[in-house]
Amino acid sequence: MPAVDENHVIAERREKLKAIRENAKLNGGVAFPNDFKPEHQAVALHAEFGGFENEVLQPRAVHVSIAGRMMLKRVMGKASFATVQDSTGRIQLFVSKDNFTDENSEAIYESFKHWDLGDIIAAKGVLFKTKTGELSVKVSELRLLTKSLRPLPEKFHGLQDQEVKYRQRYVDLMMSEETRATFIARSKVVSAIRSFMLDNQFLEVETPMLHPIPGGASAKPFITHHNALDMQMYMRIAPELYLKRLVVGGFERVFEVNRNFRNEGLSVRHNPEFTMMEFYAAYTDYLWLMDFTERCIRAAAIAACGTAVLQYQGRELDLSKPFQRLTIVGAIQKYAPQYTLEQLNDADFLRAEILKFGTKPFDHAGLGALQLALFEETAESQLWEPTYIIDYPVEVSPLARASDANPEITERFELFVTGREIANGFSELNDAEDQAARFHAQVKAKEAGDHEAMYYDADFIRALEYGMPPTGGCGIGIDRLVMMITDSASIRDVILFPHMRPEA
RNA sequence: GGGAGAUUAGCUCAGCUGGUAGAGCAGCGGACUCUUAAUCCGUUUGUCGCGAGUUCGAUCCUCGCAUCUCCUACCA
Repeated sequence: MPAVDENHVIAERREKLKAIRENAKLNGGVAFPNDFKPEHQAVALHAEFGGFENEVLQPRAVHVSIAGRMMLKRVMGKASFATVQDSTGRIQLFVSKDNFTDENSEAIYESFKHWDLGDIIAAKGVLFKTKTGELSVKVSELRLLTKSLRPLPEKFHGLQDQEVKYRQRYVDLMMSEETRATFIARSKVVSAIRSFMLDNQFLEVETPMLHPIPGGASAKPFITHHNALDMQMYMRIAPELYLKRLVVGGFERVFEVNRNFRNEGLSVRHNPEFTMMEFYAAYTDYLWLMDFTERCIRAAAIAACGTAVLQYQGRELDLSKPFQRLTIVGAIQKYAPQYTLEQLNDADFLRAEILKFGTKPFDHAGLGALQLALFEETAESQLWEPTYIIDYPVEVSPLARASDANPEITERFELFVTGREIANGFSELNDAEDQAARFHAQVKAKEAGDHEAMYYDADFIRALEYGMPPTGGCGIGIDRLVMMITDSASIRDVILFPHMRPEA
């Protein structure tokens, strides 16, 4: 399908490409050559030679070959400067026909004058420094490798339209050093986490993305259909139940970094597909997990930023200090001290109070669930410094092990940073009969109208019946972690191709 | 789902109380051998998001629609 947004600038460039094709035909060449192999990159050259004075540099005759996108061009009659950008950064070319080795120097220079910003070009030459001290390449060979048909955004202001930045991320990446830095940081975060897990004897695994029964979380799934089996399938909402099957199988430490899909709303904190790192370690519990998760996140921040003391949206965020730990009730008392302990243990009071915030709790919600709801309304958004919230009620934690001391609460935590949930972990429920009973309760809740309640997963129960060692497991939301580490306000800024409505 | 705002040249943006639209960049032509968003001279480019309505006349006022952004809700 031809592009519908043709304009006179593109038309001009198509004419130039046509001439390039014809010229290539005459000379036995091709319009889109692929025989140039750059041997150097911009930033490495600056690092290695940027410190030399020209009097030292030029006599050394450092020959280099580079390639990249032409971002700026300044023609001054018989000599020109051009700025080329490769994957590492930018370097300036000094182009004069006097320096060309090819005998057609006049023709090459004339064609160069008509090349456009955005074209991919290649150059060979020697390094020198200009009068103003900028490291540059005195070009002896110059080639056009790829003609660009579409004009770049305005060279000074760059791409400003947020919609285009998301839809045409390739243009955003060309134009914005900041966007490139964000996704480089994301890559560093993911590889740091992977290294951290491998260093701690975890095995990286891949479990199904297509589930016959959605499980492992409370969320609405995407539904799809398998033609050959003529069956409904679900895009996974969490890998949890499969990872625990692996622990049953004897892989005592496993982790998976991959996508989850949830058929829910979009916001600056939610994308329909998002990345989780979920891990399980046999013979550990939620206390061990909190310590481990904390170290993992700190390592990721240091890998990406060089420090664990960050700035987020203009406010300091210190990941170097030990993360705080508060119970749900303790967090309410700290951040909403207007409530008395008596009120916080009064289900009727809580129910009325939560209604004031415009949220209607389920009729079957118990004291713990009501306390949690009030926590979410009053305290959650204030948890700027990393804080583990613990003592989640059993009724909202159908996969977590109950506390040995108090059967109403679980050995579970959620980690909040900058007012957002970043991680969720718990000592796993490994009592198959208890798990079966909890699934039955979920099925009942579903029948009672709770659409996000879980399904009964008979194979998972069968797996637990073989015996799963006592285990701790946790999931870390990678996108939100990267938001935090890269000082990004929206989840869309840390996802290369965020979900968008189709173009009109 | 609810609310607020945005949409003007390829890009970045102006456009007064309603009288059919401008600048800079990019493009095209020219000058220029150390520029840095190069500079200087000349010059091309518009379904003013889409569709109705009010009006002699709508980029501007009204209504509807589309997309995006932010807030809010469900949620991680």
